[in-house]
Amino acid sequence: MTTTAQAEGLTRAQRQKLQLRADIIDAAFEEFAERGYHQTAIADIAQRLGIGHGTFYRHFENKRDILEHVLDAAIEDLTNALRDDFSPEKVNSLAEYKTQLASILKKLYAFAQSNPRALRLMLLEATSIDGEMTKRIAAMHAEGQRVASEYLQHGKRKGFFRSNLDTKATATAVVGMLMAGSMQYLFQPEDKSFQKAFGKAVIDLLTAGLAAQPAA
Amino acid sequence: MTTTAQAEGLTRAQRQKLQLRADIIDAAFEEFAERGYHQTAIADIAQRLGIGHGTFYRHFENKRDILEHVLDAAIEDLTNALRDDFSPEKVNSLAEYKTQLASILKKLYAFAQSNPRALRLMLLEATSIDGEMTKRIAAMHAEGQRVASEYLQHGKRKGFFRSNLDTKATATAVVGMLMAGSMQYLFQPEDKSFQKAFGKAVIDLLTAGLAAQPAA
Amino acid sequence: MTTTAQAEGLTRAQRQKLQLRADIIDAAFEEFAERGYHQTAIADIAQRLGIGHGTFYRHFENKRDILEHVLDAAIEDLTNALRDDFSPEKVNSLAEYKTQLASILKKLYAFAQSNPRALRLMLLEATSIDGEMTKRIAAMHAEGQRVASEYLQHGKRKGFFRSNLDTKATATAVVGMLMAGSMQYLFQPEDKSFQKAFGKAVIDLLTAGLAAQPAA
Amino acid sequence: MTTTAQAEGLTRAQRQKLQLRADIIDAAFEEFAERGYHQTAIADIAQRLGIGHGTFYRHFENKRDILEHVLDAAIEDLTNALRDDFSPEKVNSLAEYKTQLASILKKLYAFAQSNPRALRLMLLEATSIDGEMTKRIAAMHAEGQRVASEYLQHGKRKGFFRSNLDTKATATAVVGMLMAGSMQYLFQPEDKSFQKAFGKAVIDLLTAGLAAQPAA
DNA sequence: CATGAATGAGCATTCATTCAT
DNA sequence: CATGAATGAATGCTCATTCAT
Repeated sequence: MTTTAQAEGLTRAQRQKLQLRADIIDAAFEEFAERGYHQTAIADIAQRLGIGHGTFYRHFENKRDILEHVLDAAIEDLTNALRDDFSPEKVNSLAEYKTQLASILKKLYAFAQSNPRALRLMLLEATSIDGEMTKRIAAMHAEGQRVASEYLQHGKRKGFFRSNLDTKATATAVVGMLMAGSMQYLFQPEDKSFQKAFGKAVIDLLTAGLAAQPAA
Repeated sequence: MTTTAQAEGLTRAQRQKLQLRADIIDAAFEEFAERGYHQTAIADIAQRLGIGHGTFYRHFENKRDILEHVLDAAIEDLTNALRDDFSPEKVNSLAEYKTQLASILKKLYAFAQSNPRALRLMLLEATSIDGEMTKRIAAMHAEGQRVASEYLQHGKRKGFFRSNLDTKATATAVVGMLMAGSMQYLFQPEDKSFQKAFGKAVIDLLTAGLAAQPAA
Repeated sequence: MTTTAQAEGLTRAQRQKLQLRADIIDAAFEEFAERGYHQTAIADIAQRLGIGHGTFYRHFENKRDILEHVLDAAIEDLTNALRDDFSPEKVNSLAEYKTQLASILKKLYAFAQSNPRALRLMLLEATSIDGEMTKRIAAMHAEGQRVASEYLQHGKRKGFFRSNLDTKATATAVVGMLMAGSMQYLFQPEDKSFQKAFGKAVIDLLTAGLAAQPAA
Repeated sequence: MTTTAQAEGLTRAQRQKLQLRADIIDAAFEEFAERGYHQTAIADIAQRLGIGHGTFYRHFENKRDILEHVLDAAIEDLTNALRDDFSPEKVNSLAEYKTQLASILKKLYAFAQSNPRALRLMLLEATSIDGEMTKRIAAMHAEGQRVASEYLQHGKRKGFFRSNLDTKATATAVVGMLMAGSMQYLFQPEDKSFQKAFGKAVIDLLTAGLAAQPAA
């Protein structure tokens, strides 16, 4: 998590406060991911940090509030991890798309490795808190689909993707593949060979499945 | 749900008992899907049936226990809904695969329409109960992947799928697509046009993406 | 308190339930009067009865709820204690009014002696819970004033009270006297001679203060 | 409130400190009267003044302590508002008593109008803090009764009040009337016509009720 | 000396589970 | 065998008070 406070013209006290806030988010993140939201008591979070549990409430409204912040942080981390690569317009051929896709998969894989808890939170935990939270997850999916569809639209426009491609629906399918791969990582984090194979399989499936028909 | 008791050589009392048991599962299923597992009290389930909540404990060990049974029932329903179509060995060409895939998608869609709660339970709710439950979900995914990979292996053997196909990894991707579509259905159940488009997109993506290279 | 359950065509369980409910009201009443509402924890009430504190919540919504019931019971008790004597229309002369007043004072005194806690609750405790509760107390005062004013109106009509009597305003003053006497009882319950003197003083003050001018 | 510090030969710092102390009392007074003692947090008081809530503890021992001071100030204000008129020995006839009484009622009314919060604190709020505080309220009542009884004793001695007057008991009744009127003001501050009528009713009741028997 | 961050005792409330009827 | 009354562990949250800065 990149919740470390950016010290900028702040008093020491302010910096400490921000740091503690960030620490609480981190601790909550760990607890939520490890034990699950409902199984985690505020006291658990506080204890992990060695602070009084009243202190928690100086920084966050309530238990639900911090989940929001934890999830925000997780989503932000994921976004940051992938952002650099989101440049559909730079892709000019199927081969370039393949490279781009490989890069994204690599970044996602790196993120999963360094941040499996964020994945767990987003894929498994956050879906069952309440309607509002489920909507956030839906929005996250939607955002992923939006990005994916931009690639697809671009490729279609450029002509290296099928002209009959339904970009929106296909984007959903693409995001689903990535979700499935991420889940698989969570379920079997040790199976490196699968992880490698999965990346390749996705690339193959997409390049073949999206490609414009050979001139034939 | 197909939890109706199969009455066979049972006393009336035994049949009644089985029926009540099935009713409890149904009621729990409704409540869990509507309000979520953690938000549902045993008393809610009992009240929905008009029975005393002590009665619940004559049929199920505890709250966790019934979730298990509810999920089992849901998975069984899903399996039943799709089972007829699982016959990879009957597929002999890409065209037949396409037909088969369309049929599966149709069945899955019908299931989603008639049983969105089961979907919700499996995709959103059950992932955040505890480790054991998460394993069950993982196993469910695994089973889906196994079935999918059988199709892929068969097609590869028969030669109408790519020879370089990684059947296991690709199966994961395929199941991911279906998951994504199902989730999308939960998030936007009214968007019929998307649902139709999604089915088509998956079929197109897979037939193109899996097909053996044209002789060319 | 007269909260004992009236057993009538009830199952034993129902009677027990009503009895426990009444017991909880009594216990809460004792605690509230002794320690004050805010200083009383639900656990105190439960402990006094030797029941689990969860049991409390099977009978009352929340802490506020029982205060309501406790106060209702107290007001009902007071009303019952005084009701017999409320018959303004039977009073036909100043002498009869004097007798009637003496009777009311005696009943009030008896109530204070047998039920000082109810007095404490109404006069001291309930005024500082919240606006809604204060309104109830105001309504109680209003009711007392209404009754008092009926006597005054009747006496005025009959001609044994001053014709220039402002019945409403005077009723407020009369109720104030009784309040003051009741409070004094709470503050100095042992001072019997004062209590006696107070009754006499009120009677003297009112008979002289309300009487129609002697023909003179 | 007249809690403004009397600056006399004090350093600026000392004066400031006294001023802050007085401000805290005022703020606490407002909060206690508006929200009630138990519903008021120290932080509320501090926030109202724009000071840190730690600062509060440099001026007062604890929450209970300031209530004491707030109440003292309120009682002092009430005393000041009425003091000028407390001169029983100057009253030499029933007519003069009537005038005097009218004056006191007017002053009390003015106090109620300018300081309803003080009334609320004394009549409604302070009675339910704890035994010690209730004693203070009792003492306040006693003081009012003492003053009232002085008038009564004086009038009795002078001969314009009944010779059989129980001055102590009657004083309690008199104070009760004033309490009732004050409460009524709190409950219905807008009903000016009642307020006027109430004053008149009290005067009529007392002059008639206390007067020595006409020469008859 | 003012501040406000930290603290933890304290309390209301919920609910899974037990068991006497 | 169904029932629902009783239970108390568990937990979110508040706020008076302390004390390092």
